[in-house]
Order: sequence, then structure tokens, then C-alpha cells
Amino acid sequence: MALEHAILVSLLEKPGSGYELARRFDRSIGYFWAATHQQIYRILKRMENDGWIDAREVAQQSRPDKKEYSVAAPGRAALSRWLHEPIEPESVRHELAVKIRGAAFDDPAALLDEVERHRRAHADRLAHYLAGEQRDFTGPDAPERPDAGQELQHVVLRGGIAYERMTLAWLDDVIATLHRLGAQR
Amino acid sequence: MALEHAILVSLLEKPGSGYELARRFDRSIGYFWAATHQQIYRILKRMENDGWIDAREVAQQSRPDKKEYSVAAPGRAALSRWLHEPIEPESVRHELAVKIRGAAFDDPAALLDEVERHRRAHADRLAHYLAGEQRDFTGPDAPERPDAGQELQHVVLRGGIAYERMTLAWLDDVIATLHRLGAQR
DNA sequence: TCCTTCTATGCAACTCGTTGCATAGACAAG
DNA sequence: CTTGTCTATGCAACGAGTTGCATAGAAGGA
Repeated sequence: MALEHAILVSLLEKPGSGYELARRFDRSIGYFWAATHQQIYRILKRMENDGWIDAREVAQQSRPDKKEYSVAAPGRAALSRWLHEPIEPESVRHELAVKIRGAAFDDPAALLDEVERHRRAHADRLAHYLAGEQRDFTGPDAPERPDAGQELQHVVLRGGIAYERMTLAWLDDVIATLHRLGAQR
Repeated sequence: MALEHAILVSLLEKPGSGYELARRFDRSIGYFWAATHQQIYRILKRMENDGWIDAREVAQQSRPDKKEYSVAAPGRAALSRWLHEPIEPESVRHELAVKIRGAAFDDPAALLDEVERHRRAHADRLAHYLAGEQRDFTGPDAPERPDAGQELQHVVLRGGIAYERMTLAWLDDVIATLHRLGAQR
């Protein structure tokens, strides 16, 4: 039940509409917590009913009107409560790992294309993260004295970068292993 | 919808009851795909109805009887179909990352205990993985000529080890960042 | 003019996953 | 002989997440 909290954090970083939030969840924050626009709209409605967030109708030119949400005091309090609650170290769900173990009962070499496709996807994501880091934190346009929010966003991004680098190295290990098993047949 | 496939893989590696599967999901395979006994029993029942797996009543001494499941031909075919389908590179859900970004709107230093608790949990898990690797793959009792299944289990375990090492290093980075922000106040 | 794309919001139906509870046999400790 | 623990299976209710579909304004291109 952390999606509502992820939305609160995103709205505190910058107020926005459901549509804008959905796009943020396709980008930055969504790299650490995925969500579809359906989930987002539903939870926004619930949080508005509960008084956690305020809605403001915004008329726009050259595009449809939108409802811009911002966090109200009760929402901030709810987020604060959640931040002080302990959470369980996450339980991973790594579908590809299941496939790799399953390949023992099928053709291991047939997995190669799939693994290489994943490798490319992770290489793209790493490049994307590194470009974002350059743009926001380490490049010439980056703030000289970053505030706490920027420091924390940066350390989360460094986590994403470390994750992608580790994953790339592991996928190379997987590919080498599959090749080895293919050569043995 | 990969839990059924994870169960099929586990049953191919070794037939067992729902209870035994639940314990495996607390150990080895569950490190890459978590599941409770409720989910497992429900899916076992469905797969039995669909003819994917066969059930066999096993009378036991000094404990209750159990139903031992093994994979039938249609289940194997279903697994094979799934193995040949492409899957999306997984969408991560990293609750702690959401909390870290949220800490910018609360007290960053208050997160230290939580992050250190996670660090300990990951250190324990790494130690557990390394012990398992020693026992099954690199120690004196390990097979000299591992078969394909063992090679694939090992490469998945190496992924788990790499993940935990990366996570530990990142959590140290997070802890250092939180300390730095605390010192600045 | 029609078609597509982008912005923007939402309903309905379904499956997946979690939590709490219930039952029951066998055994060991107090 | 009651209590607790481990093995073993399951129901019911709920909440989370996915998929398909629908609507609608505005812009741009064929």
C-alpha cells in the first residue's frame, strides 16, 4: 500500500494532474515504483475524498482542462506517519530468474535471445539514468549547493545506476553460462 | 501470472506437497519470487483441475498425510510455451527508495535506523546465499561435473549474491548521505 | 474532411496477492 | 493433561493491480 505514499511524495516534489503523475511514473519515480494511470486516478480520487490532497481546476489553452492536485495537511501527516513506520525489506520478483531455472527443463540456448533483449533494455535504462544524473546533478547546469531534496533524489538515482550496472554484469554472466551449456551439447 | 510457472519449475526440480513448496518459497526459489501458502494452495488446485499436475496421496508416519504433486505433460507444455514467450523487463518496486525521497519533506535523520535495519537484513541474506553457494556449488561436497540444472541454479544464485552486494554498497551510500544531511542542520 | 496523435479522465470486470481465521494429526515439554 | 510447536490443508474477505474499453477537446497531416 505504498502507491499512495509514492504519489504524495511526487506531489510534494511538484503538484500536478493525474495525467502528469502518470507520466512521472513512466519516468523518474516510476523506476522505483511502477503504476498505471488507472491506479493513479483511483487513488487520487480516494485521497481527495479523504482530504489528503486538494484539487484545483486549471483551464488550459490548446489542450483540455486538468485538475491539479497538491498535498493538504492531512496528507502530509499521513506520509509522515508512514515514513516513521518500519517496512519489510522488499520481496523481489525476478521473472527472468524463474525462466533461467526453468530452462533446465527446456532448451537453454533458446533463452539467449530473451536474455540479450533484457540486456539491451537495461543498457538503455542505464544510459537514461546517466544522462539524467549528468543533467540534474553532475553537469554544468547542476546546482552548486544542492538542497536535501536534491541530495536524496541523487542518492536514489545512484541506486538505480548501481542496480543497472550490476544487472548488466550479471546478464553477461548468464549469457556466458548459456553459451557454455550450448557448447557442451 | 508467473507464480504458476515458478511452481512448475520447482516441482520439476523436485516433486512435493503444497506445504513443502511453501517452505521452498521461503528459501531458494522464493528469493526471486515470493509467495504465501495461500497462493500456492490455490494455484495447485487450479493446476490440478486443469490437468497440469498430478496429485498423489502420501501417507506419512509421525506427521499428517500429504498430497504430493508432480508435473504432468500439459503442465510441461504450458511451461515450455511460457519459456518461449518474451517477458517485459521487470518493473521494480523499491519502497525504501520512495521513503528516501519522502524524507526530504520530513526528518532525514529519522530514516537512519530504518536504513540500518535494512542493511542488516541484506547482510544476513548475503551470508545465507554465500553459505548456500559454498554448500551446493563451490565447497568440497559440490558436484565436480555439475549438470545444466545445477549450472543454471548457480548462475541465478550468483545474481542474488551480486544483488545483495550492490544493495549493501548502496545502503552505505545512503547512510553516508543521511549523515551528511544531518550534520548540515 | 477524415484520421491520427496527444492531452486528459474515467468505468467495469477481472485476476492477483494479502490477512485473518479454522481445522487437524503427531509429538514434546511442563 | 494441557499447552505449544510443527506439519499439513484450506476458506472467506478484502485490497492491490491489470486490461479493455469509452469519452472528449485540440492540433496537425493526408
